[in-house]
Amino acid sequence: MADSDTQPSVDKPNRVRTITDLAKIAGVSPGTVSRALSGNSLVNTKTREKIEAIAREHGFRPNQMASKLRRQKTGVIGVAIPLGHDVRQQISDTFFMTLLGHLADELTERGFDIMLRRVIPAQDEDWLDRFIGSGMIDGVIVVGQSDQFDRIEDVADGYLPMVVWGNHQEGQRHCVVGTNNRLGGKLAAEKLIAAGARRLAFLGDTQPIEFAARFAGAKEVAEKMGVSIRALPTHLSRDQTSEEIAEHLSNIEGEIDGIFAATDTIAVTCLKELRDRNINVPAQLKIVGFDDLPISSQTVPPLTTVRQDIAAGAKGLADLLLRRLAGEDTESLVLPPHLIVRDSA
Amino acid sequence: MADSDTQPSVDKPNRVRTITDLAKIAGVSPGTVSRALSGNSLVNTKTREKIEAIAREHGFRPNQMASKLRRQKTGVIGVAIPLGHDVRQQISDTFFMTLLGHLADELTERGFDIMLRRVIPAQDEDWLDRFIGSGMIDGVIVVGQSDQFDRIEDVADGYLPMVVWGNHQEGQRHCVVGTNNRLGGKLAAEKLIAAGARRLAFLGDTQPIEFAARFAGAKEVAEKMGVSIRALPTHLSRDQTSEEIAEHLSNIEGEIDGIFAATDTIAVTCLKELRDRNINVPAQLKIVGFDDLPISSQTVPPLTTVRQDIAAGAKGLADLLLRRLAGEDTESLVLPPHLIVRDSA
DNA sequence: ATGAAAGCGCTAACAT
DNA sequence: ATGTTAGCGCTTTCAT
Repeated sequence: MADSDTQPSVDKPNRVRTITDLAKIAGVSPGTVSRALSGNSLVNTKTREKIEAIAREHGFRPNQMASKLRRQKTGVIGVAIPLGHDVRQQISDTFFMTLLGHLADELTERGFDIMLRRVIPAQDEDWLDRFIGSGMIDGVIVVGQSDQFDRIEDVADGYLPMVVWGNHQEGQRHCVVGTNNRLGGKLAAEKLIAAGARRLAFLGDTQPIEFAARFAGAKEVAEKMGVSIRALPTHLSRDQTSEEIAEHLSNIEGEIDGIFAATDTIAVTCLKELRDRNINVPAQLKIVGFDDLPISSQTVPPLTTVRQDIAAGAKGLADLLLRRLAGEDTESLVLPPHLIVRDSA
Repeated sequence: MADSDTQPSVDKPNRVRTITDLAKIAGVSPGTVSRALSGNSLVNTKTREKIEAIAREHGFRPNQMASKLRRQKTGVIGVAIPLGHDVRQQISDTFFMTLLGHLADELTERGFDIMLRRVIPAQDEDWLDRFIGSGMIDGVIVVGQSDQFDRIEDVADGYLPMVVWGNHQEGQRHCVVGTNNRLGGKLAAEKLIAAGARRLAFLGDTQPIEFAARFAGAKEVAEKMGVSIRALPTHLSRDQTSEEIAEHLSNIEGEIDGIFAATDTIAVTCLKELRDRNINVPAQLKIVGFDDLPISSQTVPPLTTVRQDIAAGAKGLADLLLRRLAGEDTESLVLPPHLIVRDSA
């Protein structure tokens, strides 16, 4: 008798999938539903409440894909982690993971979602263009320059909403957030020397520019102070590191009295190897790390290290990206490192 | 004279943004371009090459939003990390971050992107429905049940493509991947007892069901062997943990000779505190951890612990989710824990 | 305050 | 092998 479409409470209400379905039930137009649900414009309070009630009842959510397509905004920030040198390393590296965690906090707080993409540049030439051009993200944060400095530079000219975690080079074009690695390296070397070391070594890969800068800073101080310093290269995947460090230690037995480790992870492994050889830290050998990871205060002896403020870094990345999203061309942000003195030097 | 739209090589080629722009230039229809670019159907090789060339020349990428809207698939897996108990903890917790890293590897390899969402259930009642209903993801992996067991159960009935990392309960409805925590707890207690401990303590929060299960397993063994065991609760954020552990240690001085720590992170902190009090491990006090994080082999003494196979867990999560995406209703996957004997017990 | 209508850019029948 | 057409579900002028 009555119209069969307008019954509000059938046992199995036909699923409300679209804003149009809902509009039909509410007896209004799709436009009104859209407005009501986005809370945006001036919809009659009664109408809005009615629409909201129906939406709740049916568990309806507007399709984001359609919305984003129409509005040409995604509300998603891409986070790319390029694994340049060593495929196995960075994604499970504590430092990057911690940074990512903080980044997730910051961006979530600002209402953005995160699209995580692990990239292996060697296997995928134009990972960055593809990510940016995918139409799925409003902006991108690149975590770690790896060996992709040039590629990032290329993109930076034509694409504003990108911020990179990494090292700052004089005159670079992309916006970067990172610790002053060179200064950090200086701090480390100064501390080692002040503690009495005279024959230094830098333990770690010197290829990545962050690490290169740390080494350069240490070297500058060492040379100024008339102290020797050499590089003892390691790779980054954990399994190898132990052996490599062991080998280095055998080779330099007695020739070295101070080690500046490129990262705390390396320092911790080194500490373990030294212990196994009964070399006393800091009496026989002093050691300074970099990062100040949570473990570093728990080692034996507790590690003297150069602290990177990861939380501040994440906040900086998020802040700058949002400003760039708004059209501003921001400067890079270089954070000061802090020497944390514990017992290893 | 000639049509002014068809010039192939003007100096500043008007930006090719859509498949239709490209079609116009190539002198074909949008449909053909779509087919050519998706490499899918049988397009004339010449035509395809021409289209690909133009696309490359103009740096054109099809808009993903539009494509996904049309195809009703996103190629994105949502990864939700509920922070139930302690807002500051889990996202920077090494264990979860490592799992996330492996998950990123697995899903990327299978051609999916990851949408990361950090959720604080206390502040957002229906986080899970919202995530699923957002239309932005094809399926969801929930990393950690936290205190959201019931909410997850509710959703599981109506939503197939969901897999959860966590503990398996008899008769639960959602598909879970995780370590057999109870068995892990047994292993730990057995080891402590075999090493000579007779007065045990479980160090850690017993609220989260994973931890509760570990404790229950240990308790079962202890009772069977006529050995005492008590719980020493801690919270999860790192700053507090140290103090809490210190307090516990003061209180139980001499009353305890074996500690089963809920996680390696707790165990490492405990080891440090014990060292500060000159309590010898394992002579005076034995300790067993849980997880087998990378640090655990580097502590002094190296930590005896119950290993969770994180990589296998990540693979399991990805595998099961893909099968569910294909419509299959999969069983849960319970992974066996492994006792790793080092020097702390 | 609401409705009508025109797309956002792409894909997949259905034709040819 | 390619063109034509009709949407995917939403938002936003432009009317009223």
